[in-house]
Amino acid sequence: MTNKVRTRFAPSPTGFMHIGNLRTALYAYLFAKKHGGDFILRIEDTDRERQVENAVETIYKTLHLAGLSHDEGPDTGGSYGPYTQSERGKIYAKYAQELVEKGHAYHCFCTKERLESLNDGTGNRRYDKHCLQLSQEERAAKLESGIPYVIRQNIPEDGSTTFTDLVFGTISVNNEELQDMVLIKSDGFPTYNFANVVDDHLMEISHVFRGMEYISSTPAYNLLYEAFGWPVPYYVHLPHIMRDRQHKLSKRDGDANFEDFLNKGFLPAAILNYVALLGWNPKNDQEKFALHELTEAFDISGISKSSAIFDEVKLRWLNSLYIKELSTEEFNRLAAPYYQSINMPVDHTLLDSLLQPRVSAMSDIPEIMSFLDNFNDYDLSLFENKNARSSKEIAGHFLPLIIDKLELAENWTNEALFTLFEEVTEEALLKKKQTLWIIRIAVTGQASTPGGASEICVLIGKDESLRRLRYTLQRLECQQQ
RNA sequence: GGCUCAUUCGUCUAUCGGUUAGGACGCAAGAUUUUCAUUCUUGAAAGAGGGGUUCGAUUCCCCUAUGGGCUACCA
Repeated sequence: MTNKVRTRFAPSPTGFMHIGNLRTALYAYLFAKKHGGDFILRIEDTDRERQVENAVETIYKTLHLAGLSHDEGPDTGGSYGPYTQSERGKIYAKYAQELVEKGHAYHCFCTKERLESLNDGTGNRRYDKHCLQLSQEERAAKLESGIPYVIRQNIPEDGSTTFTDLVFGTISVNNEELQDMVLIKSDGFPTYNFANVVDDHLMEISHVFRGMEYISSTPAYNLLYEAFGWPVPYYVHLPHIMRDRQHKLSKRDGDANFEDFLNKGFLPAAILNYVALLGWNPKNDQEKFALHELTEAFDISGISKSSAIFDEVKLRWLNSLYIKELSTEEFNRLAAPYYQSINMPVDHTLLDSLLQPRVSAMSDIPEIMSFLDNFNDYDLSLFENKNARSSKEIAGHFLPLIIDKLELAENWTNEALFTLFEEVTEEALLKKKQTLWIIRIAVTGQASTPGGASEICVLIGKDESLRRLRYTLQRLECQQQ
């Protein structure tokens, strides 16, 4: 036994990667790396009915994208394998047998019907240790006749069990509250409850990071460790990530999986950064953390006890910070798929430079750029803007002037256009604030745009700019009559 | 129902008995600005309720309320 820090991420391959699981993996990873330890991936696939095709690949992919590389695992190997529980059947059988021999577990032949009849009416269904009373002969006979059975943990009826959690502190429960839980199912596979304890011990896991839903069964695990005479690992139970005060983030809402957020145009590093801060604080005001900085700063004492509500608005803020840091090549690569929804031919390099400082999630791009393809029916009341001191009337007077000048413009660059706008503004005895607002609305029909008036004109080109200005003028005149 | 965990601005959180209860996102107002956006400044915004302990409680204890989790041959 070494004193080395070893943590593990032990997901069951049941589909996509839940954001809460990702955070659990993150913390386990950070803690291991911070202390020069190992981070292990173990696949908990003992529930054959819940297996999902390709789920293991999704786990690999997610971990890879998130940058949480594991030191040992089914794909990378290691000296504590196999790392997939379905391949460890013999190991569990052996240890279950050991427990039976020591009297800490026993065979149970009870039928589903009998188990259900144990319901006491209040929702409780406590196993009554019925099969523990079986004599040696009775048990042998049943085993012989091939009656299906499970192996149950034999939990003492008296006393209490106490464990210490590094986040929640000392937790103690009376043993009478505990059930004789199933260790080996009738299909021969171990339950999570059992496999987990055996594997964590055999793989020499020093710190167990997991969701706090396991707090209530942890005393039973401790009893298992005791029965084997094994040292108990440190427990680090994590509060949940919630959608709102009373609901956990759920798959149904399409916002619970890492992949969902990727699809919404969030960057892996931003998601990881955000999620790290949900339930953990670095004891200072830093909010933006690269993975290596998280590793440096991570400490269990910063983990909070209460669950946190996921706030996509704040994620967007963080994400925009990460987007700004992207190289132009990288930004273009990520934005390109969204450009496909744009029909008007525009220069993508220019688009990149306009969008990168403004976008907070890549998937916003189609919406932000919608004025390119949808222009005709915009609301003319946009010209009525108090802040810009603009009105439809002023627009109606100004537009003809700017159209005349622009028709003669030869140099269609941002700089040239801007000086031209300034000149016309002066001639018209107006303020730039007013005219730039008017021009921008007249060519986009959108209150907020990815760029100022001159930049948008450059983007859509001279012909289209003039077409739109004339069209807007026409609409304004129509309305006035 | 039983057991168990939690509870500071709308949200994430700081505070480890004495603070004008701090920061961030968001929001509002104002300023700057080559226009949108950015940036800057300012503002509104919190200790679930009730008892104790204490010279003094957001902080410690108890009760209540609210919420979460567990109560499976799921993890």
